[in-house]
Amino acid sequence: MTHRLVAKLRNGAHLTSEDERALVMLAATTRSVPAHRDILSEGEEAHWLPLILDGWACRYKILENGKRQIISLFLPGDLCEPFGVLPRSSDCSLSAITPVTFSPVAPKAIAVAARDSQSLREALWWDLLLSCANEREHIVRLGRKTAAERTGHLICELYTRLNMVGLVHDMEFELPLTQMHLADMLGLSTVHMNRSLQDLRRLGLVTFHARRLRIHNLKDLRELSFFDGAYFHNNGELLVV
Amino acid sequence: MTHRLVAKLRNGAHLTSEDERALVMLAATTRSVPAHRDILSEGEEAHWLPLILDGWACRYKILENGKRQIISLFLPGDLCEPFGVLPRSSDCSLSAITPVTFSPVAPKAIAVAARDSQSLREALWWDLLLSCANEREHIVRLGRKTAAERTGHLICELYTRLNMVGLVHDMEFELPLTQMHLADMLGLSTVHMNRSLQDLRRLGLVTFHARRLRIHNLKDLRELSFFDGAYFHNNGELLVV
DNA sequence: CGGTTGCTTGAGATCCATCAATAGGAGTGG
DNA sequence: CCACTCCTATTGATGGATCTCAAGCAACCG
Repeated sequence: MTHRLVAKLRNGAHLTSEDERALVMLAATTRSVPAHRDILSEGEEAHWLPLILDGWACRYKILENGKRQIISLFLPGDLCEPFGVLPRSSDCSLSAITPVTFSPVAPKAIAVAARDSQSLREALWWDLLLSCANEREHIVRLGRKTAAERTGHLICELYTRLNMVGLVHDMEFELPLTQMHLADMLGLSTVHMNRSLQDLRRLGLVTFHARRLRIHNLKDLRELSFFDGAYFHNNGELLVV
Repeated sequence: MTHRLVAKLRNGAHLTSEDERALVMLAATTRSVPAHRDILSEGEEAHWLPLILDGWACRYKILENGKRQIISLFLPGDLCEPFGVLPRSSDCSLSAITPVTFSPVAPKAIAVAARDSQSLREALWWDLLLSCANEREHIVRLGRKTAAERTGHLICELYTRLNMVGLVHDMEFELPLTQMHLADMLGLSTVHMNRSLQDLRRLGLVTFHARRLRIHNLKDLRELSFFDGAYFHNNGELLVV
């Protein structure tokens, strides 16, 4: 249970037991923040990389007219920045959605670990590519999909990502987002977000209640939302349980 | 003139003359593709990283319903993939918009160069962060901006990026995109793309004719489109000529 | 309890897509 | 040099998707 990051990396890379020990060491110290609190604020200089151990976080940006766009979601096991990054001022904020436990990882430490092990280095690059691929899918979602398609596609993505770290059981998982979060992620108003979720429910595809989301028909959901899953590069195929 | 990549990296990092020589060496061999030809197709396995020397390219994805979304644009001096990447199957296509000259860079070679020079490594990471930041801005653009705002914001971004590599003169630059390219980039129909450009022209902000774009009022254009430019991390400020 | 937050619904307005038609240019072949 | 054909840009008209405004309701919490 402890190390979601290890579980995630196993989906796309081969880790030696030393690699896994090194990763566990990197996450030795932990911090906690309550829900709705920023972990890193825009313009702030960070001296460490956040590794999410528990809870959900997001990166977002607020426009001068007050509109908010969530750029990416971070789940347990996610590194919130590229692993090789130098400290710098961040161009957007990182915020806890639920109460979050994370490790502040020293960039030096991870750089040394990556230098000393080729397999670990490859695993970290694979993870970085996966984050980039997720953001690219997000672009396609926002640019060329309808509200219902966006919603279905995001649910498929979250299902796949949570599955990689063992957080899906019986096609059901914890989804601690309000409809406002979903709307700000998918570029919709909360009103229309609500109606899009109803559409998916009326089609018998998903139900979402009391912070839990259940997928009733993954195949149709994927077809409706043009979700491919190949971009996960996890040895070729989408993980299903 | 020859090495746009060097010019670009100088905006955010410090290169030694050895670093610059190493970069020039990496780009020793070149290839050319005509306009509208794929450089890398979806699913194909690449054994090298494309470095654009001349011309414009883009990464795009086509949905099953035929809609196309352009995910990112690549200008002279741009590396089209993260520099530390292992060969893998690409999840989207890379296509030449104009005739393109590029260097197929061996991942090994760039890894060795990055390992041997800290300053070069930092420069390459800075470049990677910049690409990621551009994609994040693209997400905000598509999710929370109107058609005219998107258009203005993209123009500001292209102005800044081209300026970094010396391709802007007198607030004017070559923009070899059709309105269909712009529409597929900005998630709009070609008809509405056309009207949005007219809006900007009517406001006296830009003119776009015969593949050349001229900015008449950068300040107002930036305000209209909420373009900040801080995400370029180029020593703090937007470069103006 | 009253206050807050999140969800839901209705009605009207707005932005943008789609359909359809025209016009200009660039290239091509006769 | 002309006729022809693409491709791109442009314009008008109409419809649809989504936003905004407004109100009501349920759950939670001090």
